This record gives sequence, C-alpha cells and structure tokens, in this order.
Amino acid sequence: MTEGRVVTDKRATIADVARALDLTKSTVSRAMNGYPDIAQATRLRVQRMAEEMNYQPLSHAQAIKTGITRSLGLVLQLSDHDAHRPFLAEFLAGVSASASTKGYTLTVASADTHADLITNFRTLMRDGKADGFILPRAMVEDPRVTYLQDAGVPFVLYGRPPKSKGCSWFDIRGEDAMRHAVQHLAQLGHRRIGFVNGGSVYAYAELRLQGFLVGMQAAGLQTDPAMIMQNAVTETDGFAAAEQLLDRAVRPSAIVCAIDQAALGIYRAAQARGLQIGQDLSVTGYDGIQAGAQAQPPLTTFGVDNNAAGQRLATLLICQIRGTPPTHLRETATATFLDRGSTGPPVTS
Amino acid sequence: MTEGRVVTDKRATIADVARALDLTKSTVSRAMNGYPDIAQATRLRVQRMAEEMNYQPLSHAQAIKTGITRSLGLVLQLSDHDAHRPFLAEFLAGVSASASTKGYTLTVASADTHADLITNFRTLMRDGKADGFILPRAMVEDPRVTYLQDAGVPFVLYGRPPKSKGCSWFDIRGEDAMRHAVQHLAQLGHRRIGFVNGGSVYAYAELRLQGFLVGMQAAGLQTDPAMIMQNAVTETDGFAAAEQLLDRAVRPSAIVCAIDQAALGIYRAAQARGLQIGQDLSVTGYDGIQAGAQAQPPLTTFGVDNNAAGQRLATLLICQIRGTPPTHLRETATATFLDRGSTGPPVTS
DNA sequence: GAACTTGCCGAAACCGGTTTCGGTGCGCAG
DNA sequence: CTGCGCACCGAAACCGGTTTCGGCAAGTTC
Repeated sequence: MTEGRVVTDKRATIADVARALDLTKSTVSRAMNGYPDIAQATRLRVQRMAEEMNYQPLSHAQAIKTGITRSLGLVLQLSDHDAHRPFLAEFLAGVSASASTKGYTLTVASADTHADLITNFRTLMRDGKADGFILPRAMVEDPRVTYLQDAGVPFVLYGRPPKSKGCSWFDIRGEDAMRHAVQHLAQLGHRRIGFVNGGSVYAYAELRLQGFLVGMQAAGLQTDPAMIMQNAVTETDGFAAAEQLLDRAVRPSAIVCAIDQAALGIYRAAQARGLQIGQDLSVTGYDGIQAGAQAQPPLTTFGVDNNAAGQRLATLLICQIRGTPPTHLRETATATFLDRGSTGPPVTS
Repeated sequence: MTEGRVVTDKRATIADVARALDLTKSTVSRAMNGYPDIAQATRLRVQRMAEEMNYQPLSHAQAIKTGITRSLGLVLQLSDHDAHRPFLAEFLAGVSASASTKGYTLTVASADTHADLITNFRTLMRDGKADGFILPRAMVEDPRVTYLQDAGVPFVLYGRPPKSKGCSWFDIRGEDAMRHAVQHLAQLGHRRIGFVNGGSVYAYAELRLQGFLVGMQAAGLQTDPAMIMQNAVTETDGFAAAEQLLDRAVRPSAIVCAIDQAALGIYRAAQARGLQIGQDLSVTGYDGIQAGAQAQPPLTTFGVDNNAAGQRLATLLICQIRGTPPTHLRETATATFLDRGSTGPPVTS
C-alpha cells in the first residue's frame, strides 16, 4: 500500500539494528553513544552493523529526549550595512559544508529589529531548531552576546569584541592587513597617509585602527588625528570621508580604507577632483569585493576567504556544543594582500 | 537542581494543557489538529488554553510520528553565476520571514556538484530536515525537478521552465520587462536594437528573448538575428558580446540586456570605443543591482524585489506541503522599471 | 422499549530514540 | 565453597507528541 509517494529508501531504525544483532535497543543506543558499560567487542559489532545497514539515528527522535537536534542557527540582520552581502553565499556554503560533514545542518532566520533578533534566538532554541548560534559581525556592545551568555546557549562570534570574556570566536586579523597596507605605502614613499575606518559599532573598527596606528609608528610616520575618519561603511560614506580628507590644506597622498566599499567612494571623490588613483592618490581597501577588482584602476586590497571562515566557525561551534570550553575555541586567520593597481609612489610635487 | 544552564522558560507540554483542562493528551492533540470528532466547545477551550499557556507542539516531537518537521529546505548551488549573490540576503530574509510567521523554519545546505545536490535532497528528506524545497534559478532541463518529482517531494521553483508539468512556481515576468525596454527605446527613436541574453540553461533566457522579440514586433522593427547574443552572465561576457555587436558594420544604437552584469560589461566596451552611454549608445539592464545604480551614467534597468519573491515562494511551498495541488500554486510578479540615465534618443549621424 | 446510530472523549499503543534500574555470569578473594 | 564485586547487557520507563480502538451517553428508529 505504498501509493502516491514513492518510498525512497526505508530508513533503518535502531530496532532493526538491534534485531539484526540479537541485542536490545538500549544496548545499541549505548554502544553508539560511547557509554562505558558496553564491551569493546559488541561496540564494534554494533558500529559495523550500523554502517552496513546505513543506520543513523534520527536527529529529531533523539532530540525529544536529549534536546539536541544537531543543527546550527544563524540569524541574519537586515539592518547590516551592505558590505557583507556579496559574501553571504560563500559564507553560507562554508558553514553548511563543514556542518554537514559532521552530521549537522544549518537553519537560518532573519530579523530586522533587535527585539526580533532575541525573539528569534529564543524561539529557535525553544523549538529545538538550533543547538547553538553563529553570530556574524561581532559588535563592541553586542546584545546577542549578553543574551545568549546568560541563557547558557553555545555560540561563536565572527569577530573579536573587546569584552569577550568566555566567548569563542573566529576572525580575520584585519589589524595585520592595515599594518601591512601602511607598510606597503610607506615603502612606496608615502608620508601623509589617511585612514578611513568602518562602522565603529563593530568590533573590527578599533582593531583595524590600531593596526593602522601601529603601522604608522613602525614606519616612523606621524599620524594626524584629522586624517582619521570613522564610520564609512558605504560608498557614499567613503565619498564623504574622502571629500573631507582631500579638501584639507595638506592632503594625504595615500588613504588606507578599512572597507572596500568606502575605497570605491574615494575613487569617486578623486575622479571628481581630477586625481588619478594610483598616481595622484594611492588607495587601499579591505574585503576583496568583486567591484574592487573591476574598478579602474583595480583596487589594491586584502582578500578574505569567507568560505573558509564559515567552515571554521561551524567547526568551532560544533566543538563547543560537544563540550569544549568556549575559551579554547578561538582562531584567527590572515587576509591575503592583493596588490593591484591603486597604489604607487607619491607624486613629487 | 537547575545548575549550569539557566532555564529560560520551561515549555508547556501537551500533557500540561490536558491536565489544566482535565482532558487527555489525545483529546488535546485531536482538538489542535482539526479532527472532526471533537466538540466545537472543547476545541475552543483547548485552543484558548493553548494560547494562554503559550503551548506550541514541539515540531520534532510530532515529526517522530508524522514525519513532518515544519521546515523548508533550500540547497544553494555554488556553481551558479554571480548574478544572484547580492540578492541572496534579501531573498533569504523573505523566505525565512514568511516561513516563521507560519511556524516554519528554513534549513539551508550547499552543493557544488550535481550529484552532491541530489544527495543533499535525499539526506535532508531522510533526516527530516526539510518537508519540501525551494529551487532557485529554474533551469530548462532541471535534474532537481525530475528527482524531486518522482520522489514525491513537494517543491516550488523560482522561475518557469518550459516543461513544468505538475510543478508550482513563482517568477518575475522578465519577458514583460524586455518588451517594455524595447518599447521604451523605440519610443526614443531607436531602430537598430541589439539583445544580450543571459545563460541559456536557465529558464528565464528563452522567456526574455521572446519578450524582446515581441517588443520588436510590436514596435514594427526588424530583428536581425546577428544582433542577438546569448549566454552573457558576467560582466566579462557582456563585454565580449558588446564587442561583437559594436564591431559590426551597422552597429546597434541601443542594446537590451537580460542581466545587469552584462550591461556593465557593455559600459566597458563602449568606454573603450569612446562611446558615451546614454548618447552614442543606449543600454538597459535587468535585476537592479547596486553596481548599476552607481555606474556612470546610472543604468536604466528593472528592479526585482527579491525579498517579496522569497516570501511568496515560502508561502507557496507551505501551501503545497499542506496539501494544495502544485498546479494551483503558480504566481508571477512584475519587475519595476527604473528609468535612469543609460538611455536617450539615438544620435542622428 | 429495545436496538442502532451518532457524537464525543478516554485508554492505550505507538513513533524512534535515551536512560535508569536491575539482574545475570564470571573472576577472585576469603 | 561461599561471597563479593565487576563487567556487561536486558527490561522497562520515559520523552512529547499522534493515532487507533473502544466505550459511554444521548438521540433515532421501529
């Protein structure tokens, strides 16, 4: 009577495995979950038979007793600035790829308000749709962290907030990139270097600023506080910041940007003044967005492997869910320098 | 003894509700699931009490008996061309927003090969991680459709493939947009209009081509087959297509593009020839990507509301899961014309 | 007034797992 | 030989729901 819907392949249940080995469900269950009171021999028998019968416990059947569904939660925020959107696909791919190899799946939700966000966490937990969360774009003051932390829910941050006691995170060392950018420009001969930072609510901003400052100091250059702009997260922001910098009496010969989008805004401001990027004005970005590669001249920037980031975040979270203390789960990676056409020696006016 | 993890708020179970009303679990269950053998009065009592106690059945507890988890599946393909990536965030937001209002969640996976894709479907179904699927970017020959169809799994397409017997879909009427573009250009006085189409493996290509042809005919214009290019899905493709078109003896005075990315490639080709977009050459796009708005001049194109698309797709899929026949679940929406700066009357040489 | 529906609900089995509890059989000390 | 502990596994309860089955009371029919 298997009408209508084609039976793909009937799942093997734990009872099937038990029957095949002439054991009971309970023994099979304990054998698979590493209980100590199972003989090594039978544990192997069970594992082999499970393999052979292609048996895998139904995650929501275990969930009913254990509360664990083997799924990772990701709540997207729409209010985010556009910067990370082009990367979302790769990021998701990384997360779900890594998750699936470990038997986990990814459930995503979205929120536009902050209240909505917390509500999402709560209901996803309550309904057993997520055993833990990945939090993209760590913020300096992050309400998600405070909520999840005293709800006792596992989570892992993409980014390093200043106050991250007890948190686990993954991040790209943007500060190294900024330092590298300054060094690169200094070697070309630049002495007046401006900095256009990203959104200061995000954790990366302070880090990248520090990287810039360290780089300046290492190059033996003076940093003029007026040459440092904040909160440029869109092309328009970058345009505005560039206008301020370029309208100064002594204009910078190079500008380091914390975000590619902002760098593209600088392109526009330079064009409007008849300044040739890469000659009259050197610019560096960060992110490695596609639009940067296609700009004229191609933007010198730092590429971020968001697929890999997603993978690492997923693995870190799974480890945490499985019991590793959060503070042991911290990783960073480096952005790769993409030396393209938007930097060059300063014009000796 | 509630140590370690803070108890957020203890869920009410079906037994709690039953006890509060002095009924049995079975009665409550049937009352909530619309069984006919429950008195209207008690059904109301149950529903009210459920509301009051904030009771909602645990989806994976029901799943163990019913096999339904109230979750929608979305498998992303990485091999896809870049075009849809910027929209992914909005699309996901739309899907998950609509899903969550109906008590559904969204689980996403990713695949790079075709085999991988089918495997993903199978395991997601097998493990009860999805009750149905949303298939982005419908293709002319779509292996996903054939698999899911004879596996009897609900799914809904984003796009209208030619052979869509028994399928349900949502789509934006790109053909109308192409027709509109031609009409717009014809009214400006253009007579030699080229067409740069997108990937012909996708369902939209043929539709948009037809829309273009219909528009030409309606405007009483001759269509030169040599003026029609195919498979331009990236800026580079668009550049190449434009080179061919612009190198002809009688070059088109306007080019209609099926994809914004390609249109931006045409910008580049025009620049290389010293042609001023909007004057020497008119161009229209389709998609409404951000880069188009920032191009010089801003690209005249058609905006697609991907958030809304996601919402509709989710609702259609949920309806299908709940029993509505697929063929009743078909919808289209219109793209909105964004008349910006890349079109103008042809130069009378 | 007896028999037969019909409407409505409770009892209990079931789904696929986990976990507690208890009971073997064996080795080994006394 | 007895007693004890230990390693190992089965029996059964349980998790939070769904679903089958059966029974009771009221209303209908003859």
